Amino acid sequence: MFPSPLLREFYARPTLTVARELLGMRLVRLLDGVRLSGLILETEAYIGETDLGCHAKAGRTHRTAVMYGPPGHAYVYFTYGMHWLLNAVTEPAGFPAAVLLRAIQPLEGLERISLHRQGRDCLGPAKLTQALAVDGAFNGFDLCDPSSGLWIEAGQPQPDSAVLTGPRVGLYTVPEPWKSVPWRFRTSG
DNA sequence: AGCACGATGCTCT
DNA sequence: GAGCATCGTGCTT
Repeated sequence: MFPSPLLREFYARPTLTVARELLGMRLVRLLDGVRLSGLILETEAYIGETDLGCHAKAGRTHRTAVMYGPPGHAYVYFTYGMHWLLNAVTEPAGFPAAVLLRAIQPLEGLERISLHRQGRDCLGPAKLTQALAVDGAFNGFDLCDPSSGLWIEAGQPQPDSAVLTGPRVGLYTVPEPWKSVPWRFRTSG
């Protein structure tokens, strides 16, 4: 089996579409030649400089530069002094947007994942990166190039009946309407 | 089941 | 110096 990452055209679309369609896809991390993977269960969309919940609200900075680049790349950032969060850059180059990957159901490399997580779940954006050993070294990596060691493949497409939407999580001081727009997607099963 | 809290360090003003 | 796109523990209902 050769890796077959989703194509760049998949990511080069409106961020809400990508966030919705990433549900049920398979996130793969090649670690020491071993596949660790999980089904994507939850995502959030962050869309442009006008979205005051998006890091790009500050414009183009060292931190946000990757979001301004071509779609299909990883935007990985550090937060709360200890956690790495993984995003997939979306929309055509020049427009800063990304989809935050918030939860997976482990599928391959279960023993290794369980070791990384000390037997706990992978339902949370920082839990997911810890499970797959993804950190800042992956920032800017191309998810469409399997030699990066990190990519997303086709998985189990989710029907609309299995998809829930709601407000994004953790944006305590973000003003409305950005705080409450229903840009969080998750599978109900 | 649901809060409250502390850990811990980078980013931008 | 303030503010984080969080997590795990520990305590209360």
